[in-house]
Amino acid sequence: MEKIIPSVKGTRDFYPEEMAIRSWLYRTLREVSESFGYQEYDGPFLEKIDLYAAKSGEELVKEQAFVFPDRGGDLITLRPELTPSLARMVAQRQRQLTFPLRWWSFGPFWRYERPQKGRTREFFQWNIDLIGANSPESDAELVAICVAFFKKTGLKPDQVGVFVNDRRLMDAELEKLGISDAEMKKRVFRLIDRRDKMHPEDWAAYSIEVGLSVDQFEGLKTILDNRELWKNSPEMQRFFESLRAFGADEYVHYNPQVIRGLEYYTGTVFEAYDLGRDGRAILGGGHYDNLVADVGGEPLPGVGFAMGDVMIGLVLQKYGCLPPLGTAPADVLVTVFDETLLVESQKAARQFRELGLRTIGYTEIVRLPRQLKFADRMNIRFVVIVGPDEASAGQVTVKDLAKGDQFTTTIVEAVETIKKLLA
RNA sequence: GUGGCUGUAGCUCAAUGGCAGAGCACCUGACUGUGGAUCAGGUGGUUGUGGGUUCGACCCCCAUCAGCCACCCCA
Repeated sequence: MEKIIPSVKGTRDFYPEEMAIRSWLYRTLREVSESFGYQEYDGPFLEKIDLYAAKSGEELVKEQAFVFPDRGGDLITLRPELTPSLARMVAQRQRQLTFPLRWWSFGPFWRYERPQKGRTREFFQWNIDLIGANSPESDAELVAICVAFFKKTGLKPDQVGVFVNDRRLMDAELEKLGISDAEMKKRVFRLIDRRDKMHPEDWAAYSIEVGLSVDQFEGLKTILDNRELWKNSPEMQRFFESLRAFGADEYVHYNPQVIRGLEYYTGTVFEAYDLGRDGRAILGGGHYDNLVADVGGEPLPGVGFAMGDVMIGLVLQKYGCLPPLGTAPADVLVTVFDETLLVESQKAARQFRELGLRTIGYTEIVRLPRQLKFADRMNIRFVVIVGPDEASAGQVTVKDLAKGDQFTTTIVEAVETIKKLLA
């Protein structure tokens, strides 16, 4: 056997089983997105590197993007995220579009990272944004969409949760501690982000490194341990009230430690987690003040989030929320009795198809047991046999592999019976 | 980018440095107009790749590639 050329590191082959899951996920995301009136869009998979130079984290482009020169010498990037493309698309038609804009997308992205559990180099991502909106209720809508997705897939509030915070609130609270310098705030946000990942002593040491006084450090801990902090924020109060109206509050929790790395978030920020012991982040998003800031154009606030297909796939599998696998490609298999009846079988298969049943006609002349075994393996429930007796009588024999019984009748009647049995 | 674990039949895995095996799957038959079950027989391997040590390497050493895991980062 020839040596098989291996696939590119961090990519996945989608065999029919996996493809069925991917399609199911796409369908589900579409249903959820469209139920809130969002429109599907997409950008190019290839972009010039300049698009990401200004925006995004520096690391995302420099360390994590697939970049290569095209034949003309331009540096081309396999898109590592969608937001910059979205910003351009919106900016280009800022005067023509009707705001607020509700857009969603599901497509492939690439990041040159070391593959591990829940992370590949080629992955799909659900992006959904509400652009040109600036209220806590808009923010709540996005969280509600996320919750609607959880509900639709059967994930329960004790399995997954959305944790919410507000950067404006945190800004105000840090001000109270005498932390007002912008650079300092950035470092403190980073410190907050690291809390759960470090030992308490190391984290305390890190706080000194960041430049916090002992009093400020104690104050910060008090803030981070206060699950009622949101009550200090009129926006958060409206947000949670709205969430109740959306019927999504069961899944949503306030958590002052949610900050998020991306710098462009300016208000509400949220992250969804698997609540299990080894739980990891499923999706993240938040409110931004100006989507098109770096592209020019009018200030345009909005809110959105992104969810990768790999992590959510693992979570859905873990909680048994994936659709059943091994679904049959056809309802009927029309077998070939022998060479002389091959054409009869093909004609029969065509009639089954025309009468609305998904039908495979066997195209090889092999022994009957083998064809039955094929049907069994493929999970095809009904096997049609056109033998000499049937052919001369203008009938077919239909065997129901699920029940084990069989009957002989005309094709029209057979189709009716099969449809009843499938219903 | 850093560290750890693992690579043996299509799959899941065995094999003190001394003949490379099992289960499942596959093929054939028992069963010439009927799948699953059972029984009998059979096919299947450059032990990831390249070096080294040794009389002898799946086993020990080095390198490399891949997968997994943890960091890092994030979705």
